[in-house]
Amino acid sequence: MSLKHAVLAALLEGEASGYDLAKLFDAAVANFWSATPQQLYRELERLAGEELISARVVVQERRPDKRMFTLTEAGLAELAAFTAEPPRPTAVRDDLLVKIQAVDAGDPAAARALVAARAEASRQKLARYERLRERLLDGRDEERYLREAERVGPYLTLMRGRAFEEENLRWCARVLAVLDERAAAAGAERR
Amino acid sequence: MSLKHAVLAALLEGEASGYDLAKLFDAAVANFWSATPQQLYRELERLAGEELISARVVVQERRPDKRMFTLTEAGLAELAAFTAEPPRPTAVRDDLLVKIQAVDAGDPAAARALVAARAEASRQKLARYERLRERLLDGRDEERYLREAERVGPYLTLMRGRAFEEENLRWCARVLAVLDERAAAAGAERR
DNA sequence: GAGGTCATGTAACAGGTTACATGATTGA
DNA sequence: TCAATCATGTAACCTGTTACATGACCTC
Repeated sequence: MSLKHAVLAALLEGEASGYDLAKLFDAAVANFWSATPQQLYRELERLAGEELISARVVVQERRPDKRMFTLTEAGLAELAAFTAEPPRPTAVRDDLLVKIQAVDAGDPAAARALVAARAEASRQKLARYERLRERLLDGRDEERYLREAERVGPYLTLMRGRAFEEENLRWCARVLAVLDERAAAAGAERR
Repeated sequence: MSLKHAVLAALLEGEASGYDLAKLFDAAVANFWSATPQQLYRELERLAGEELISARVVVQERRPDKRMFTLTEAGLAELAAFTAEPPRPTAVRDDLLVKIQAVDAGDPAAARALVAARAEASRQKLARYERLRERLLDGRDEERYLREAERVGPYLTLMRGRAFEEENLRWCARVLAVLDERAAAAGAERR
């Protein structure tokens, strides 16, 4: 029900094509909402039908034509109303945690490798977030930015994403340590 | 695709009814996998069909009959294999963050209240996690537990859940501070 | 006597995922 | 010349959500 609003919120950044949104959802929006390109194209159709966004076709010569979408007045109003409604509960789905939950009945060595890979992925996400942050701050320090900037929403959600990945990293390190110690203990016992 | 494995992993705790699982998913599993009771009943049907779990009917006198489910050998093997497969990317869907992303175009005062409510919800979740942790540790200290316990999976995922809620709490506090300062600044300007 | 717990389920619908298709352009 | 990027879409399928139904028991 609220991919709808995630898309409207993304369009606050300005006019965008479906393709643009797909990239944005992959990069910046992903820490709080995930969607595939197919979902976005379908949702854009719907939103245009409801006249919450308007579409205009940009004819291009060396690329396929594209449709650029903009928030309408009605879309902006819908989004504003949405910010005041009680949120539905957060849904998390983390496959790796299911694996860790079952690690004792499974393959701890293999799981160890998956956790190490996750840590590396988190490191790269953090680096991306850091670049995004620099771009948002644009030379200002954080305090000044938060006082003066026109929009703080994207910065605040970015902070949440960053904290999430930092926490991920710490957790991965801890899990690796625990698994290693248990593997060593099990090895010693067999001798 | 892996509600399936979340259910199998939950059954590592021992025999359970659909109703038991619904409670478990609401309490302990919720930090990394969410599912409604209806999903669970449907999934249990399927898993029993695949013979990854076995069902036995317990006739009760003063309550409706219930079906208790247990992992089969095949189910355990499926779960073990699953722990070694690469995880699919984490999907997060947090309605509140969508609202905060759009807060500048919306209603900051109303959003502020939603953030405060989220903070309170996090505090309660943390208290529940803490009780769960005490029950798992059962008097032992953490280090000893992690070295000696038969299963560490549930503890490790609980740690992740706890860290998530602590981070949530810190983030909420920060957002409240930022929104308040901006509200004060906007008020001063109007005078 | 009202509301919560135990215990399961059906049906209808909304939302999300996967596979496939197109086809030119640009950079390594 | 190979892969990636730009740009969109259809179709089929799987997953998840919501509303409703049943009915006895227990606690306030």
